[in-house]
Order: sequence, then C-alpha cells, then structure tokens
Amino acid sequence: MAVFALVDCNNFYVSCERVFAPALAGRPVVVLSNNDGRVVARSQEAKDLGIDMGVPVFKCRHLLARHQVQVYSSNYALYGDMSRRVMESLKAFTPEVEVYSIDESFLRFAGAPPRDLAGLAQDIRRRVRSWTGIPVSIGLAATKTLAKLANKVAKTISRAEGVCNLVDQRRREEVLDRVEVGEVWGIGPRYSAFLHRHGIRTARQLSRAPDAWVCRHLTVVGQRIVWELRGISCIPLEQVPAPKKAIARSRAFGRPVRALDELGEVVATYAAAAARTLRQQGSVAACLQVSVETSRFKEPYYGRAVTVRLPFSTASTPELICGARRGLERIFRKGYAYERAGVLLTEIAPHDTVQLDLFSSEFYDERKRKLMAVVDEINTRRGRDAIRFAAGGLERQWRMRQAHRSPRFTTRWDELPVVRVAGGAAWDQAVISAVLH
DNA sequence: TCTGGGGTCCTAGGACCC
DNA sequence: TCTGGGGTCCTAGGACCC
Repeated sequence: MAVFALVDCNNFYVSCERVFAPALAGRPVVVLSNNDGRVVARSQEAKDLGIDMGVPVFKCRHLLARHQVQVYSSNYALYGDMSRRVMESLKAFTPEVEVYSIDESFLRFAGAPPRDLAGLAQDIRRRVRSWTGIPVSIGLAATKTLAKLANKVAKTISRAEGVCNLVDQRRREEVLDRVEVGEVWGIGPRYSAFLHRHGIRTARQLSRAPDAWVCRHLTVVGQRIVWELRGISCIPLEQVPAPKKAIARSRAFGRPVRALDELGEVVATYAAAAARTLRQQGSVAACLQVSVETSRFKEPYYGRAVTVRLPFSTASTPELICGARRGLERIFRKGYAYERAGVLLTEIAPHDTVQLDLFSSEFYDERKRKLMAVVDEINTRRGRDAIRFAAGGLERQWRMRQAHRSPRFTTRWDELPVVRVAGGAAWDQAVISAVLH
C-alpha cells in the first residue's frame, strides 16, 4: 500500500518574513493582500488575537494597533522563491512529489511504506526547517483526502508534534468522528450546509453515506471524496502540472481610474503580464476576455466583460494588447470610477499545434516568437519590467498600494540581506555579490 | 477613507449532427 | 393508438480549492 504525505508550510507568508527578520518570532505578524486591502496570512499569535482570515484591514485596524501587530504587504517574489526552495528540499525524500500550491506538496511513498513513518515525517520537518527556515506540518494517510485531513489535525490537535499519522484504521475512524464535515477537502460551505440538513455532521458520517445518494447530490466529485475517506485512493498524485487552460490577470487599482486612456494602460499591462505566463508554458491563446468594474461597495455600480476572438492564436504581447484594447473600447462607459480590470486568456494550446488560416498569411511566426523570447530574456536577467511596452503607461499611478513590502531578499541583487558578523564587520552587498560570483 | 487574486471541474440544457 | 437512437459541442452557472 502506498502512503501519501501532505506537507504544508505553517503560516507560510508570515514564516517567509520571519526567516529574514528573526526578531518577529513569537510576535503577532500579518501579511496583507494586494492593495493592502485584507489580511491573507497570520502568525499564530495574530490568530490568537482574533484577527480572522480575509478580514478587511480597516475593520481590524484597532486590533493591529493595540497589539502592535507587525504588518507586511504581500511580497510574492520572496514567497515564490522560498516556496521553490521548500519544494526542492522535499524532493530529496521521494521522487514522487506533487506541488499542490505555493505552500503545500503531496508526497507519495510507494510499495512497502517506510517502517517508521512518524520518524520519517520528523526528519522531513527538521530538514526543511534547517535548509529553508520554514516550519512545516505533515499529515500521513492512505489517500490524499485523508492526508489533507491528517495535516489539519497536525496543525491543531497535534500541534506540538506537527505530525499526524492516519494510516492506522482505528486511529483514522477516531479522528474522522471528531472532524466536522465542512473541514473535509472538497466540502465547501454549500455542501456542508446541505449535509447538515440531512443529518451528516462529521467526516465519519459522510464516509458512510450511501454511494447513490452521494452521487446524486454531490456529483462524482463527492463520490470520490467519500471513497477517499474510506481509504480507497481515487485522486492520483499529479507530478507534472497540466498546462493552464486559462490565464488571468485581474487586480484592483491603487486609486480609481476614469479615463479610457488610463484604463487602456491598465489593460495593456495586464495583457502583457498574462502573455508572459502564456509563453512560459509554451502556449498560444486564441481568445481573450476583458473586464472592468467599479467598486462593489459603492453606487453607482457598473461592471462588464467581453470576449474577443483573436485573428489567430498568438503569444505575442503586442497582438494580445491590441485585442485587449479592442475589447475595452466595447465595454467602456464614460462617467464611472473604475476600480478593477482584468484580462483572461482562453482557448490555450501548445504553440506548435496551432491551426493556420487558409485566407491569411499572418500568424504567430518565427520572427514574433524570437522577438518575444528576447524581451523575456532581458526581463529575466535584468529584472521584471526592465523592458516593457509603452502601451502599459509610464507613470502608472493606478498601480497597487504596497506600503509595507519587505525587500525581495532572494531574487534581487540590489535587495540582498546585509549580514553583520560578530566583531562588528559588515558584509555589505558588494562583498556578498563577490562571494556568490 | 479603506474590502484579494487565480484557478479547476462538473452538470444541465440547447443546438446540432448522422 | 402509434412518434428512434446515439452522439458532440458550447455556454452558463455552481461548487470547490489555496
């Protein structure tokens, strides 16, 4: 029998900040969403203060102030790079690793499971902590759904050990009986309320629900969940991430935007960002969607989206910008204070399988590909936006607010941490650069 | 004053095909 | 009274995840 492990980083964004600011240990810390709008990560101390996940900052400002909570803006360059390091460390333990999200991975141990699973899990925790500075919790079980559940237990009931092993059936039944059904992976608020109405309150009760009934009301997705709770693995490990079928960039602005020209800059910037992701996975898009919206909390509200079919499948930034701006012109209405826009690329296919057009000689050809490759190369080497399209605007006053962002310690030469060694000598950036080169 | 971003999968129903 | 069978594609909407 194979064993799945779910390795999940504790309070990941906060833990990343703490690696580079050790003085934050033991103190309440939160990380905010884009535009510093909501709380998206909390240290244990901040959770204990009653600061909820996703709460708007203006609603908990008093708590933050009263308890001198350390506040950070999101620093995705840092979190993304730290995530990569954590996942790399995990690959030393088994080749079967599925990176499930920025802060969690499934591991699979095939064949005869290692004898001392809990010991192995502790080894993993120690190694990740020592190599990256990030604390993790680990759930062990016969299926992915149970491993997720075990991980939850490892973070709550068994927080001291940081590991929960549900491979043993008796222990599994015991835990399922104590877990609320809405805690199960794949059971959201809607299903949870529905199940409660039908007398199913615990994960154990769900695991014993009749197949036909589950299938009728929760679709085959629910059916899989139930079987997984019974210890029958239905959700395989996916080591190779499937190429994206849709790529979106949508964001609220740092301040409202009223003019079509300025909105055009925003949409062009988002289109360019989405295009880069598209090229990174070696794909082209045949269709895109543009959307604009005013604030949902203010009157009058206006929001609309439109789909634009491109003349041919492409991953060329200028062509995608063109399409996005055409779409924008169709949905723009004068007189509104827009606060959000988005670009969604769809009908995505590998770039080498595109259908050519019998009646047009233009397509995403070799020259365009080479041009974009050069642009991407420059931006990879010299930093994002080292070179960019003027359609995206120069001043960009609509850019998001990030008042409390920490340096991009691990991905920018000019933001490397400065190390001071005992005795007072300062290793400044120049020294570290020299050493690393 | 201030309210996130980026995805996936499934189903039902309509249009259409042979 | 009696009215085929099997299928695909597309879209909108709903549910979920982190």
